[in-house]
Amino acid sequence: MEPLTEKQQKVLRFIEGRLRNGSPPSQREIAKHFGLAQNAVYQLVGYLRKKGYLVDSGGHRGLRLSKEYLSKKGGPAGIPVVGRVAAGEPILAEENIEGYMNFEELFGRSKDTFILKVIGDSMVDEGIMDGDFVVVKPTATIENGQIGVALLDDEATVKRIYIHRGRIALKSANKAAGYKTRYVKRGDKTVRIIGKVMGCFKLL
Amino acid sequence: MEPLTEKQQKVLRFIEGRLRNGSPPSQREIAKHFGLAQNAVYQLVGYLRKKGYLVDSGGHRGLRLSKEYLSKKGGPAGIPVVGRVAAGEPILAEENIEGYMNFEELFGRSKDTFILKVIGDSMVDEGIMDGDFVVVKPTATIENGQIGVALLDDEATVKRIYIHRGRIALKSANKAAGYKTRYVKRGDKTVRIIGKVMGCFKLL
DNA sequence: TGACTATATGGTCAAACAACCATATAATAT
DNA sequence: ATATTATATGGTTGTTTGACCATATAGTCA
Repeated sequence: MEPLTEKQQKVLRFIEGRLRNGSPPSQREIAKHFGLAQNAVYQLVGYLRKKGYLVDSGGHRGLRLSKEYLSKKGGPAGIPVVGRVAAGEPILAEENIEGYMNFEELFGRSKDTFILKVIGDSMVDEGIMDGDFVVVKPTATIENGQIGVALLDDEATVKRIYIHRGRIALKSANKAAGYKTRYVKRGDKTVRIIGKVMGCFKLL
Repeated sequence: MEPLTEKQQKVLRFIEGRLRNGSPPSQREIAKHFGLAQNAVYQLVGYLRKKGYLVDSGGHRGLRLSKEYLSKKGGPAGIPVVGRVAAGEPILAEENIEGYMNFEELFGRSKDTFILKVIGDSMVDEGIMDGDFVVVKPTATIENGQIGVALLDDEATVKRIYIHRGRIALKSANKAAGYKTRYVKRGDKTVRIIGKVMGCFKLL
């Protein structure tokens, strides 16, 4: 991405702040904040768009950060990821921070993403335990062997999903109970793949 | 808080969705979405304001969720948590949504919260596996037996932390390798408790 | 010298916008 | 019966807004 001038950075930072706090500012609001004419802002915003930092959604107050820029900086609400922690330094010193993580982007959040509480230990070998939460993204297709959520007899279950000889196979991962595989006919109305599991989290 | 009518709920949910996706909708956008006149929305929004769900920031596109409502539902960027999934209905139908989860609030995020990548299987029995990420909140104190991060010989380790007879004990949770407990003198300079682990997540 | 980038002002304009008015209907509560 | 609440339409108004035009200056690069 093309580098920004100091002025452009300032304006971008202002817009980011406002986006975090609710909604994007109008050009006139930006102008007022920096003591500029509305048009100066129009130009600056033009550069930010041209350089790929901002996206224009069209209408009034349509300023958004571009996906490129968001992924570059780890999203608007990124939490710092710490690599090696050196003894003397403060933990969040710049040297320790490897990057920023943003849950929304991490889990590939889209409008229809949802969270499901896991019941049972069928995926314990994958580190998904009873009481954990899985982040599910509804999809039409699923890759063979991916962990997904399937609706089986009206009950949502988290399973590894395989397509084997035209049949959908749901596989648990639990050594203790044995790796159970349940085959269900494709098109069978009692099974329906809902989506794939993007991630899992637990609260301690 | 005063309960909402069905219509009011629908409008509120629409506004919430838009707020999540960037910026609040205009009254006309809401009206168009529901096939109403702008004025009908003006009235509905008036009720939502009167009942304390929305706050009016003034100008154009000034709709915001009130603090009351936000704290009630768990934050602005909540992902819907789905309980039982009924067969026929769309997954995100109102009936299925039990609530909303917000990572930032879930993990008790503060300014100094950070993420640490877990190396090794020492906490595998707790469902924290190699490659997972833990969300760490720096704290001065830690409750006995809580999972925390300690700096041991300049290496950050995720362990259950016990205070036993004036000594800090770090305990792994891994049946296969046995539950190792390492005792370190309190005040020993080679150990330093950094904070407690608020949660753990993995990407699949 | 000339082209281009970046920053800046002042002015204009059409569209979008929230607010408000008058009016209507149906349900509920007093 | 009457008042209130909730929902709805159509129309008006004054403001906000993004876009655009003309113009200017200062710096960089060919």
